[in-house]
Amino acid sequence: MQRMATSVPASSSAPGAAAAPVFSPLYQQIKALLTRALQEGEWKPGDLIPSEAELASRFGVSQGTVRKAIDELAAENLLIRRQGRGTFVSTHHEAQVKFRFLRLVPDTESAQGLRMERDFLECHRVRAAADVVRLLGIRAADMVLQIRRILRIAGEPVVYEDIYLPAGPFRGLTAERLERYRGPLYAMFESEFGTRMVRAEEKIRAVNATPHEAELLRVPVGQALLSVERLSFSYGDQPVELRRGLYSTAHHYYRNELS
Amino acid sequence: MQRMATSVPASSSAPGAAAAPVFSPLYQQIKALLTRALQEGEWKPGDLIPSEAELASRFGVSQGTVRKAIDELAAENLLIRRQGRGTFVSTHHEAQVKFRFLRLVPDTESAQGLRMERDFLECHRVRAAADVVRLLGIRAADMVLQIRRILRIAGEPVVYEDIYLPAGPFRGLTAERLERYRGPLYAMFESEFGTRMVRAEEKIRAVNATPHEAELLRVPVGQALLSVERLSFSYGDQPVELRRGLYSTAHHYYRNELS
DNA sequence: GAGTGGTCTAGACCACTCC
DNA sequence: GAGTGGTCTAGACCACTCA
Repeated sequence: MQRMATSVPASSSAPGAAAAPVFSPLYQQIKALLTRALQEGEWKPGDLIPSEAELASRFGVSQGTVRKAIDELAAENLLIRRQGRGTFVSTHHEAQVKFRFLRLVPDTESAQGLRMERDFLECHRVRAAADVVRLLGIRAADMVLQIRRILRIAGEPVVYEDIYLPAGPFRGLTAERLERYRGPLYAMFESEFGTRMVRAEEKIRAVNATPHEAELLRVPVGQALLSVERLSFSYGDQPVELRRGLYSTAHHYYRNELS
Repeated sequence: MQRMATSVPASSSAPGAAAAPVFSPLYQQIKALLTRALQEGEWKPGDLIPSEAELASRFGVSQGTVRKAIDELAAENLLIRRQGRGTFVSTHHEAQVKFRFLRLVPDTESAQGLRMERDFLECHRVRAAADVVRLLGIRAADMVLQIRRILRIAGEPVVYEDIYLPAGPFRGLTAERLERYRGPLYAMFESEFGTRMVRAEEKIRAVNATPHEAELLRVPVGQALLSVERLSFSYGDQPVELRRGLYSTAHHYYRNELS
């Protein structure tokens, strides 16, 4: 494997513009190859990937170079290293990382044994609205699946979500299948539709509950609720899901770490 | 430098319990030494630290080992590497990372040139309430500085904050000094009180504005607001600041990345 | 005991910054 | 050109898992 150019040298006539990188390090090329293999399903979520030594000989580089590529993919939660066992493709099915994207935490530690129940209210095929089209990067005339559901924790409704998925990749997803499936939605998307959510961006606001929302979450009209708009991405930064959630923060809070 | 034990071997009589690590890698020991040097002020924020080669010979390890230690400190934003120049102690004074902990983003890109103005309403020395004592890890009878302020963006009040600091380390902090200082509070804490905020935890809820809060933020009574409780830590995971903020999310949102 | 990832080393060369 | 961090290599040994 040879070091290679990733882009032409930056024009030197644009003062102040950042110079484009001309060379990409070997380990970045390996990382890109591994990412593509993941994207194309060569290794499925939960699978053991080849050992570092084997990948090194396959790509014709040293083990250290493969190692650095895998290090970055592991830091991005695409792979998981397990000493003595090997490196695995990350999955939403593991107990530790279930609900990895849900940052709600109960106020009382006693409520940690979270029984989460789900009520699916709707699952329709609809024409995508303009903002959904824009955020999901689909065509204006495309159809999307719209799912509405409520999450209850210890019997109390805590989250109301409005979920949009491109109809194509999720063909065959019905209310009945949603009801039947046990486990997180992202685990289902992964094993039944081959779409793995890798990262997400959230925009959070505070909003007053409308009468309809108040009824669903069993709070007074006007009650302040967290509005969480989440755009989730699959491999290669492709947006795949838009989720608009309302969180009742009477007995839970949204936890975030800054560094 | 020798590899050394960090704890006794785990009792083998507790099945299911995670085995305590017996050895700590060399690079972790180096990392701890570097962290201590930062904590004790051997290198101040903004300073250039010794080169990898020099640190390697000082500690009697290879450059690669020092490198790995610095890599982790850089990932935690304690150090900043600059190719060709050296490795620097991270600071809140740099243009890029100003307001690193404030996740509010304006809805309209046109408002990016954010003129942020601050009104300091109060700065008192008070006896710490029970919850402040617990969160800051101070003694029950200790005094704290309580600062109240409002942040205005483009003239509009957007954030109301209630800040608690241990009185000891921040002796001499007055309303007048707050007014006079240009730049982020954390930059001031760093250069004038030798306390650098390294990471923080936030608990986010939605609350309805009280009449007093509504007046301060110029919103209707009952308006939904983001309540952001932030606990900030200095080197060595020491809690140093408690901040209770109310964010008006009419024209801004709280941005978060999940991975 | 075989195989895996984790650590550590020593040395070479490259890219970048500054004088 | 000197000095810095960044990449890449090859090899040794360690810690862990599993059969």
